[in-house]
Amino acid sequence: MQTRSKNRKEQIVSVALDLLQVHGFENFSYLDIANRLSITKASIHHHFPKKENLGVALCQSVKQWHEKEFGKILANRSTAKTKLDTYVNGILRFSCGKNKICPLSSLQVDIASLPPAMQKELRLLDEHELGFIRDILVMGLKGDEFSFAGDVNSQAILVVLACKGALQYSRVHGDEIFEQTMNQIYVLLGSNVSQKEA
Amino acid sequence: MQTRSKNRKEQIVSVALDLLQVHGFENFSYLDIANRLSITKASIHHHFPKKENLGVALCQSVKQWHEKEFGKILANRSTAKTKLDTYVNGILRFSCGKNKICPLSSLQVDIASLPPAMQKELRLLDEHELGFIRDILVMGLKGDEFSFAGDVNSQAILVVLACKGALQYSRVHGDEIFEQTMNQIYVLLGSNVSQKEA
DNA sequence: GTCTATAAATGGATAGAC
DNA sequence: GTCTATCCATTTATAGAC
Repeated sequence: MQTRSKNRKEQIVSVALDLLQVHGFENFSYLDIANRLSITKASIHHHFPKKENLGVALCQSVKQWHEKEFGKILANRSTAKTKLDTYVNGILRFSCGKNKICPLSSLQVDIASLPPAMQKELRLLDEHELGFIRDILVMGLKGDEFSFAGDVNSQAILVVLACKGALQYSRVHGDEIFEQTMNQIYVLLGSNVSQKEA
Repeated sequence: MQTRSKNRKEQIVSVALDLLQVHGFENFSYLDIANRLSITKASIHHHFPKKENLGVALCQSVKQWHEKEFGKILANRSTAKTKLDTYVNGILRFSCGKNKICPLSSLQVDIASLPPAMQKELRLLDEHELGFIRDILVMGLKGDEFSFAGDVNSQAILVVLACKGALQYSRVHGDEIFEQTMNQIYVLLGSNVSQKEA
């Protein structure tokens, strides 16, 4: 049964990422992954001897995705609003299958139980993401696309929190919450988005 | 060792609430509670036969706290901003011991693993809290304390998300994040808070 | 109400055959 | 790389004595 088992490792990480976003790191087991891939727990231990190893691989996977996507978005010749939109839709694409939240939010809530190596990775990932959003906001201010009071860094934090919180909330209360929150964020950024409606 | 064991039940809920906010519902055990109270697991099963029973009791505990505090805040003859401040400080008092997040946020991330009875309770609690914040915002708008674009409900969602997200985030990145985010929220509500600084 | 003892299931992890 | 088999610790939960 070695159908492309060269990328078994990636398959495992992919399934684990899904489980992370639905159940949280401490709430899925090697057996869950094994069942989905129709292999045994022992096979997973071959690729990732300890769960901590898998956890670090998960962080690195998110990191790679960030670097790729953020780079692409910043390199684009597009407006700041479009960049932010792409991020939001990226979050959606990445996070919003059925019942999924942002993987970093998921790790944050389990922070107290995570091995130090993962805690460190998480901190770096959060900061990287925050810097990315801040860059977009700065660009939007300079180009007169955005206008808001307060300092850029605080506003960037608020935007990130709102996106992730909306995702978390909408899993419990329905998807409308997400759309509604995103619209309100644009309103607060001084970017008139309501005109696009019929 | 029956030192006031009439309220043993409350002691158990109290300890469980603390563990919920630090580790999450699926990430603490009866043994954790037992150790903190210097009793055995079996004693806890006497009060709460299944963990689901304890979970529902946790929700009811939060509900009681909400009803008491929200009622007190709304009954106060105080400005909308003061009411919001009291809520924020209440969240802090309630949530912000070392490494604690909002109990409802904690339950939200575990939603996929929670028994239906708890899911239902959580939904009601969230809606109750959201309505409370919306009431304060409406009051602030009417009294010309607040001024912001977009509709009140969306703004209320955003305020709640930001508070809870900031709590979650500050556990990983330090308490300054919380203060910073709260300040920015007041800025966006059109309530000038920066004047209080020296 | 609390205890000891124990059941039954699950989760992380390892050894060794194929 | 994957499997079977097994180990050990933990967790939820129950039975029954005090």
